[in-house]
Amino acid sequence: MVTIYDIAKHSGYSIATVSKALNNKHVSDKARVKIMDAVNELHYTPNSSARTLATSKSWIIGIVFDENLGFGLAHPFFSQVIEGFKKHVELYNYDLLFVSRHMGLQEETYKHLLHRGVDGIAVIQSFGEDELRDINMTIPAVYIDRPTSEPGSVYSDNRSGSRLAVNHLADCGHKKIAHIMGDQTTYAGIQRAEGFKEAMAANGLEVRPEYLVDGGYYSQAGGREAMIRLLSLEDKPTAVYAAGDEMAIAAIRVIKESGLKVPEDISVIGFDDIKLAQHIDPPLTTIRQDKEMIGRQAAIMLLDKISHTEESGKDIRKMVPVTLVKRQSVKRIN
Amino acid sequence: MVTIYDIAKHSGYSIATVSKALNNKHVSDKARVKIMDAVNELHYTPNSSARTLATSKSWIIGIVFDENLGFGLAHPFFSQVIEGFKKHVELYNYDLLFVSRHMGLQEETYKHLLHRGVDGIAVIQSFGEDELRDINMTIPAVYIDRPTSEPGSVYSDNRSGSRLAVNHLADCGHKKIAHIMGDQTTYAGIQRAEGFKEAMAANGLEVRPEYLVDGGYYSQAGGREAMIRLLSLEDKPTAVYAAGDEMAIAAIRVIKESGLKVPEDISVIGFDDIKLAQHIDPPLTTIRQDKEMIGRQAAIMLLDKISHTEESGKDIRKMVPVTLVKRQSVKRIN
DNA sequence: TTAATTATGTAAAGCGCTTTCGATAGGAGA
DNA sequence: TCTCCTATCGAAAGCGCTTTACATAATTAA
Repeated sequence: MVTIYDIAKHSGYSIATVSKALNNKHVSDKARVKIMDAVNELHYTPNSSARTLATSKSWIIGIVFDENLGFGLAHPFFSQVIEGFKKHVELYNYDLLFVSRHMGLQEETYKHLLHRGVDGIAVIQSFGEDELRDINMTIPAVYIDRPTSEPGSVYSDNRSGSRLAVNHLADCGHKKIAHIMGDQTTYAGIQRAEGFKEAMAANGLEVRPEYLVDGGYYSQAGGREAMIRLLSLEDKPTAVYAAGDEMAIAAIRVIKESGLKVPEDISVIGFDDIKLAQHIDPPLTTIRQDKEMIGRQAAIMLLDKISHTEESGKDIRKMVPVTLVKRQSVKRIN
Repeated sequence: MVTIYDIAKHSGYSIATVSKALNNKHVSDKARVKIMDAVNELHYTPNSSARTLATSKSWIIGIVFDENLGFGLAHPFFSQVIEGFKKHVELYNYDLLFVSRHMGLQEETYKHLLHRGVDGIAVIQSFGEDELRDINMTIPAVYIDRPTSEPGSVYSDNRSGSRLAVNHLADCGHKKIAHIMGDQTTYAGIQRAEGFKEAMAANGLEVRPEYLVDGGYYSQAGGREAMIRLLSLEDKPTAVYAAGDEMAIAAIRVIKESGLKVPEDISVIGFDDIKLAQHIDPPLTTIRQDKEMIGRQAAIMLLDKISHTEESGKDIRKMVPVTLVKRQSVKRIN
């Protein structure tokens, strides 16, 4: 391995000067040129461990997400968020570290991140407690997809999303609207359900308890269960708003299997706008989350925290807007 | 930050002994207990930079993929491969580093990885030259989705995949079979096209030049173009085998738009088995790549290279099998 | 010409850890 | 009792880099 000493020797300057030249501190032009020549000639690359050790700055951001629930790298929503996040932070020369989880305990994960000396942490995990918090966290962090007790979180405007969905359904003449809720320990699930109730009230619509069913963790399996329950009702809804696209898709399938049609018999609207949404039959009307934007905002917020380490903006919670995308799973009725 | 010195002071032993205790070298039981007590009490976490500096072992594996073509974190195929890869390496306590690309040059990327001192590199990039190779690469690496001039690559058995596809089509009575090729600078694209020709020959079928169209980089846009070209032909094919699901999906859409039906008028078969495949109408018959397995095999191979640094098995190329999954986009004709 | 600045470069300490090699103490063997 | 091992621990060097504090050379001002 070629080190800064080699460069020093080769260029005739001391390692101190070499270091300065490499870090754009002031050295004479002559020195800079000679040093850079040596660098190129010897193919020198500084060692980041040594640098990190000396500066306590790693230029690494740790990513934590909960893989127990399948919210991993391959998750359609989170992977896009991360992508947006990455695109932004790499502009500032940060690399991303995905740490291994060793099953479970947040504390372990946090310790590991501490061990790695990351400059910041992005947590993508929509449910559960602020466990990292309790561990006396000192590393700047940002939470994605749910607010936290401490500043630094970005998430979609879930309530507005529900309002958009319900209003659209109401505009189309629907009165008997059901809601397949996302898991009620997740922030998004709670907010979407609350928003649903509010919007129903605002439209002068009744929310019947039997129309409020839990679809669990946004999976197709959960959506399936929920929709079956809904279809077993004597007085079926004419429209269902599912708190996630996967659930909506499963719901549509169940409806079709039962011999009914979407949207002729029952309208369905989802949440997320995953890629799949536009490809199913009928194309799914849904509330789009701006994943790219969520990632970017999270990145901006985290970088800000990292640089203004002293308690910058107090209570930063960034809500990113959602939009209604109309496709063909909702129909006007009279 | 609490360091090994704090533990030494607190436990009454020297840092050397503390280090040994921490690394499971032999120390007396008494010392071990006292030291561990101190570790727990002070919430000590070793600093990985310091450790890496001293041992030149980082426990980090760098991931490189080409984001220019959209093969990023959110890519349905690669993200699953990485997930499989990650699941395996984390068993051995490696973390994954996604480095920022700074646009283009492989050399930059490699230098950056060198700078980071990663223990190994996984390259996910199916086209272009073995650029990393030329840079006098010394870090163990494994290539995913294409073979390389040096040992260490894992990829699907693309030729067999084509054979599976063509045989299935032929078995169903199709004779006029077209192939929407993947980009012919990618290994997979080339192999699938070759396999197609071979299998056609093996079935005594003619491969007409006008039935061989390039779909580009596996995108829907490319598939769309290609299919339009095919439909403009006087004598249309009765079946088309697309080298990627996205292209197949686009093809189906084009066919439907033209007023024809899938599979009644034209059968379509894809390659990959992305999640979308089962949700479109009709559900897509396709060749499934075992992404999880590809990732795992790559991980196994890389870890092996890392430990047996001395040129272990010479020419390791692992081909993972593909399977035909029959759904409803292919129909028997007479 | 001389004193006062300023520009430029370097020695040395320190970041937190591992590891070699030697020191010491206690126990075994004779 | 004395010598020789063994077991256990620690001093110190070193990993590659940054940074402070200072020395020296080059300029400028007077």
